[in-house]
Amino acid sequence: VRAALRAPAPEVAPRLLGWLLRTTMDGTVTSVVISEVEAYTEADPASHSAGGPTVRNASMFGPAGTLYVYRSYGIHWCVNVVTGPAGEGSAVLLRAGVPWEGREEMVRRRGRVDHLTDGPGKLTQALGIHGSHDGLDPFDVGPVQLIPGRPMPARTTSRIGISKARDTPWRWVAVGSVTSPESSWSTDDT
DNA sequence: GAGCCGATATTCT
DNA sequence: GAATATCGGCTCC
Repeated sequence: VRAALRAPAPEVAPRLLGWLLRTTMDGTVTSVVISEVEAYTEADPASHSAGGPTVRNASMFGPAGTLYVYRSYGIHWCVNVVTGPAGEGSAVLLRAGVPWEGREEMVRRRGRVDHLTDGPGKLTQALGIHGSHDGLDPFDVGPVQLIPGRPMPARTTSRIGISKARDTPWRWVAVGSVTSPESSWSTDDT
């Protein structure tokens, strides 16, 4: 499984669509089927790793699979899955998912019943992911787990929310409609 | 639906 | 001091 993440970020990104991201907090399980991702590499001027390792992005240079969680706009948390060999700062940002397990808990954490996981900051809030999960291994026993799913059809788009390298088409959105992580589907977002 | 704006941690100038 | 891998509430179609 981990070997599938050792490839370059733009190659790994679409593979993550359809995978399950699951958290267990105080015995409460919540999960989403990943439906939107974005790739970032060290050579990419829009990437946090572009300027080399810093205190904040250190985990982005860890081994493939490592979780890189950072604070965005001082308010939200965003989660990435590190790709490539250790020492290389590339990762895939998990932008959105479809609520799977523990929907009620997500509603409680989000304080609303709609738009639960259709954005990177919303996704982490719904799943209870935050700074203390930075650097964790989601394939080891722990609060955050990454579970492979069935490959899903995706459409490629340019990235959003950034000002540099905007035209690089490194954003993937799952296409279809979800019934289970084992079937095929997709978009509850734009 | 689109567009504006404020909240605010971390990094860089 | 400015920019940022965002969100939610607001206005105005």
